[in-house]
Amino acid sequence: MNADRATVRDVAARAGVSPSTVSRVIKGDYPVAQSTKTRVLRAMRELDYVLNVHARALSGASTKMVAFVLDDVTGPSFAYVAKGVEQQATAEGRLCMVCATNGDPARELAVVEAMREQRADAVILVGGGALDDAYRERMSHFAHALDKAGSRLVLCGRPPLGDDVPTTVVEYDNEGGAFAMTSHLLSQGHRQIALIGADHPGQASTTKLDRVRGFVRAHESFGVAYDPDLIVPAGFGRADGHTAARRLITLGAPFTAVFAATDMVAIGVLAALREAGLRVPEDVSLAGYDDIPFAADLSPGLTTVRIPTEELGRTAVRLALDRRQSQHVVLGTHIVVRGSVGPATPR
Amino acid sequence: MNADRATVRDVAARAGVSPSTVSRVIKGDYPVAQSTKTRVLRAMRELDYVLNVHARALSGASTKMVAFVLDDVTGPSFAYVAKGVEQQATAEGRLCMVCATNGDPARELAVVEAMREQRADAVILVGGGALDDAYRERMSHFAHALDKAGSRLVLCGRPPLGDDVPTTVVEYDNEGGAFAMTSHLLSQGHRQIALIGADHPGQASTTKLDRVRGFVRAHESFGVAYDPDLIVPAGFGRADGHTAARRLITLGAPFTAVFAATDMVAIGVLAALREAGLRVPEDVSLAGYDDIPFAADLSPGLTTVRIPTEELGRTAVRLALDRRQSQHVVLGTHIVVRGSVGPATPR
DNA sequence: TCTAGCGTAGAAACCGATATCTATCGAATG
DNA sequence: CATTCGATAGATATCGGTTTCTACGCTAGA
Repeated sequence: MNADRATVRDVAARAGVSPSTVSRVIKGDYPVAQSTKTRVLRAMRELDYVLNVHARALSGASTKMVAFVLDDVTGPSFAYVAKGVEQQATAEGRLCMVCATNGDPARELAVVEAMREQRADAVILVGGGALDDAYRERMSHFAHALDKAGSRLVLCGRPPLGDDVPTTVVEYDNEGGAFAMTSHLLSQGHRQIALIGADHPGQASTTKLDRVRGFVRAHESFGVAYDPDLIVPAGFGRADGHTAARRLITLGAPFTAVFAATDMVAIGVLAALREAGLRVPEDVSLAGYDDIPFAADLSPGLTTVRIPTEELGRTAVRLALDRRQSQHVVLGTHIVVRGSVGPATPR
Repeated sequence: MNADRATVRDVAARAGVSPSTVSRVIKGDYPVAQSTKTRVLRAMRELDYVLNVHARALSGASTKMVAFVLDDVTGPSFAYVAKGVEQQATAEGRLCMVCATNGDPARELAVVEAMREQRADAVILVGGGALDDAYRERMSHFAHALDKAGSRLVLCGRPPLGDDVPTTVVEYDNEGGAFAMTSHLLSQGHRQIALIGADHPGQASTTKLDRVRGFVRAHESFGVAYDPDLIVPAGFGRADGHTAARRLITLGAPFTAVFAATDMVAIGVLAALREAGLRVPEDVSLAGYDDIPFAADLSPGLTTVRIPTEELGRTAVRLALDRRQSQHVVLGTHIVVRGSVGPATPR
């Protein structure tokens, strides 16, 4: 009743050769007489033979698998990183595993552990990532373990764990993008720019930190003082932006532009502004970050910072599988100007 | 230099027991003295032992893996199906593999073959799917092969292969959604409704077919004749909608409403209407299909058909892993009314 | 003619965990 | 006191390819 798939032994018997020979025909790296090869191939076809990757992996071969670990499969920009990963993995003859952690560090560690069990060729971690020491230490441990096993831990869009930790790091210039966008807003005459999506006091996220840093540096570079009250902590979702913007409006804060820390936040902000009867960009300018596909389809089109998502994913896989290359890469970001930012108008 | 991970044998040696005992401690289904268990666990920790899933799979255990095959990782609604799959797989203690086919049937077959090699517990195919006989036959073959191997082929949002083919089918009521939306438009007084995103003459897609069918049936049910020229073939992307709508406008077609076959198409149509100076919904009403997350954030909000994406994914995994349940499920769809559809106004 | 060398193929060990079959010890039962 | 049973643990075969190591037959060079 149960599954009895054909094995090399079955194929060998049918073709009248030894299992070794069948294996050699499959791999093709050893001379096999043409006539024998033909017989074996026919037997394989007739028996509908399918290789067992577990048996192969057990006898030493690579698993031809890369693992991709992210917060949330539905995150609009992560999907593009995933695409890059999948593409490059396919191009390099690898299959691709995906795990979502839902932002839970404990689950992330469990997932990485599972990937170790799977003997993945590479484990790619995307986005966020906690900053506390216990977590970093455990992650370093994994990096070393994977390295010792001939595998690789890749940090994609998150900061390095330290110089002595064997990882591959693929980042993008988060701070630079924030700097460029803030400069753009300042050059349009805005002097009261609200930044929505900074850190909450308790928890630190490097993504948020870097974006705030770029925001601050641009102000300094323009010799403009910024209002700390306009740097408001918020999550990275639509609802977060909506809530934060509404509170800002209710409080009567004096901003002429909003720099949302993500496009999703910007969408929430946009809704809040609309509800308050404020026009974009006539009354308030709005900028985002990420350049998600729909940024262009909002009205007005969202001026935002483009991050090279697909390339991030592709690079991560490429570097992980070819260790001869540099193992720390920072990809560039640039601003995309659409309609949501205009000259400052006093209110 | 090369990887030497600890094995059960190493752990056994260090704990002063036999490999069998270590294995029993790991599985926990066989009595082991508490003191022995403690020693083994300590040895495992000290050696940083990690189980080898391939060895385990080879000796008969399930691989605890489900595979998820889709067209394009970045498809806005597929991401949600993926989320459902990932969630349910995790809930059932499974890991999740993802492969993109980029709409290439040949690649899809290659991917399914790879999944057979991986001995996945279930292979879930999402979306589209060719309709020609050679393809269907090959897919049926896979279904039988997987079934014989104790695995399962799941068709998610695509039509069954036939009654004698052992598959699990999870669909949603595609035709019903199109019927409901068309009825909604008709009830708003629209009598010239353009349907953008029908089949191109050559290739048939059941998704498109069903949506057209619902469109037609609604007209019949209302006793309204439809203009075949207003049923225009198009792909399911933004650009497809944009191009098709622009051509329709240029030709001076007399529509008062557009039913876009997907929200992405609707977004493209919206852009084309804007470019032509047409207001939505004052001049032209616009409806979509899928209810992607951004549908609510367009202005006006897009009236569209909601499909239960996450549930689709969750159901697919659940049914595949528990074969006692019914193996053909059709989930419901319903329309979501926002601002993009208004009463018909003659032009 | 003898042997070295090449092309080809089989036998057997191995990868790491698990399952089955035995074996031992002590306690309980008749 | 002998026997059986339960709890525990070891030995060994096994899953399905891969990989030496060995060997055979034939041709080419000494």
